[in-house]
Amino acid sequence: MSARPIPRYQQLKDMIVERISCGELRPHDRVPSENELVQSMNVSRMTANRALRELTDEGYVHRVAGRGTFVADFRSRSHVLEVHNIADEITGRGHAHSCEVLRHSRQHARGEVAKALHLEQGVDVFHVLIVHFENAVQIQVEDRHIVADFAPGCLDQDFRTITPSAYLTSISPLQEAEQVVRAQDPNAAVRAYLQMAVGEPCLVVVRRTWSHGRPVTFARLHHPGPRYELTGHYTLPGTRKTTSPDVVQLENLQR
Amino acid sequence: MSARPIPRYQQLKDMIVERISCGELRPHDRVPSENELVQSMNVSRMTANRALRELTDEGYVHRVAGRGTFVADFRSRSHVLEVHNIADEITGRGHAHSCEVLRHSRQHARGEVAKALHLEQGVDVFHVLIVHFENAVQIQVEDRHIVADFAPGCLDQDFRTITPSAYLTSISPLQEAEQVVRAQDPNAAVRAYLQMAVGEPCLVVVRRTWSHGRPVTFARLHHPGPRYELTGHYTLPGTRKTTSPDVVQLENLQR
DNA sequence: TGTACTAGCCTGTATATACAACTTGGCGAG
DNA sequence: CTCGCCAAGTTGTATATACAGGCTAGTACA
Repeated sequence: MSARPIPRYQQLKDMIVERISCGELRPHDRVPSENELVQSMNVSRMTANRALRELTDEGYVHRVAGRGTFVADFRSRSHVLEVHNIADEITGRGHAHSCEVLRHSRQHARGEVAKALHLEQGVDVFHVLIVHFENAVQIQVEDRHIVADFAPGCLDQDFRTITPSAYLTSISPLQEAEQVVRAQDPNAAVRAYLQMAVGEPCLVVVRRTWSHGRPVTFARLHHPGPRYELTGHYTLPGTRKTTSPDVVQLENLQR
Repeated sequence: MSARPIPRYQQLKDMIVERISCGELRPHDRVPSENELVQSMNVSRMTANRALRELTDEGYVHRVAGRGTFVADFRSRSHVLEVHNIADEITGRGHAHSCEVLRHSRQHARGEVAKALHLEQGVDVFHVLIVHFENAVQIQVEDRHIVADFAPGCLDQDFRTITPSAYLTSISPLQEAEQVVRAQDPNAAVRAYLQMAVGEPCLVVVRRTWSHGRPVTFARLHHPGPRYELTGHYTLPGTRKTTSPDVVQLENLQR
C-alpha cells in the first residue's frame, strides 16, 4: 500500500529543480558540486553524480569538467518543449524582426480565456496583441493572455524589445506546454493585420503553457498560410549524430 | 587531438541499439540481463546498469524488475518522434478508421521525390495514395513514396488493414523525422478526395523519415482544415507528473 | 614583470559490493 | 491435485573507491 520511498538521487534532483524554479538559482549560477552534495546531503558521490548527470540530460544544468555545474540558460531548454520564440526564429534565419504592439492592458478573464487558464471569471489577466514582422512583412499576430499574479511586472515591459515569450521564460522556466495547430480562414481583423488577400488561409497555433504546475499563458498565434510554415526535426535521444544536416531543404520543396 | 575513447557504457548501448536496428532483436524480445552483460562483455554490473537504464530513458527498451529487459514496442517510441499513425490516432479517440487505397504501385523517382529521398532520378520507389476516413468522414489524403529497396515486400501489403506508417515501423525503427506543417488551399483532386467546399483550407503535413541514416519515405498528408487539427503536449523530461490530465479540453475551445 | 609549473578542485568513467523488492518456477506439504 | 512457500534470477538503489583528464589560481622561478 505504502509507496516506496523516493530515491535519494531523485530527492537531490527535486531539491535542485526546486531551487531553480523558485529563482534561488538563476541561469549561469553555480550548482553545488558533487563533493559539496556528498558533504551537505550525506550521500555518496555516485549518487550525487547520477542526480547531476540526469539533470544534464534533462536540460536543467550544464556541466564542465574542471569547472563545475551551472544552471542552464532557459533558452537552451526551450527547444525541448518545441516552444519557439518568434523573434529568435526570425533572427536565426538571418532576417530582421520587428513588431507593433497594438494592445497591452490589464483585463478581467472571461469565457474561454478564464477556462483555458483555470481561472474564475473576472480574475485579472494581462492581454497583449502584437503583430510581428519578418523583414517588414507581417508574419504573425500574437493574441496572448497572461495570468496577472504570475507576471506582476508585465505592464512595465516593452514588448518591442523583448517578446512576451522571452519575458515569460525569463521569469520562470516553462515546464509544460500544449498546443493545437489548425488551418483556418482568418476573420477580417486578422486578415487586415497580416495584409492577406481574401481566401488565403491562416496557420493558427493555439498554445497554453504551464509553470509551477499551473497554466500561466494562453496564446493564439495567426500566421499567413502562404508566408509561414512550422518545421520540426525529431531525433531519437541518445542516437549518435550520423545524418548530415542537409535537412532543411525540405522547406524549399512543395511550394 | 585524438578523441577520447568511447566509454564502455556507450559501447554497450551502441551494440544493443545496433542489434535492435538490424532486426536481430525484435520488439518484446529479451535483451541480455545486467549479469549476462557482466559475463559476456566483461564490464561491471554498474556499467551494464547505466547502459540499460539510459536505453530505457531513450525509449529503446523496457525494464521490469524481476523479469528482465525487453525491446520496446516501436509504437511506444513513435510519440517521441511526434510521428502519429493516423489509424491509431482515430481509434484512440474511440472512432472507426477505414480507408480507400487509390494507388499502390512501383514507380521511378522523379523530381522532388528523388530529391527528398536522396535518390538518383529513375530509381525505383513505391507510390501509395490513400484516403483515410474517421467514422466514414474523409480526414486525410496520404500521398506517400517509399524507397523500394528498403521495403521490398511493399506491394504485397494490404494497406486497408495496416497503414503504411505502421508497416514501415514494423520493418525497422524510425530514427529521425522531419516535418513541415502549413495551411494551404487544396488542388481540385485533393478537394474532391476530401469532399471539401471551395475556399476551405487544408492543413498539410510534409514528412520525411529516416532509418539507418538514410531517408526511406516521403509523405504529403492533406487534411481538411475544418475537420482536423494537430495537437501536441510537451513536458520537460524528468519532471514528476504534477499537472492533472484535464489537458485535452483545449481542443474544444476556439472552434 | 612575466612565464611556467603545480596543487587542488572538478567532472567523467569504471569497478566491486551490498541490500531491497519483484517475478517466476519448482518443490513440498496438505 | 492444489495451494503455499521458497530459491534463483532480475532490476533498483546506494556506497566506497579509484584513476584519468580538464580547469584555475597561486606559487616558484627566471
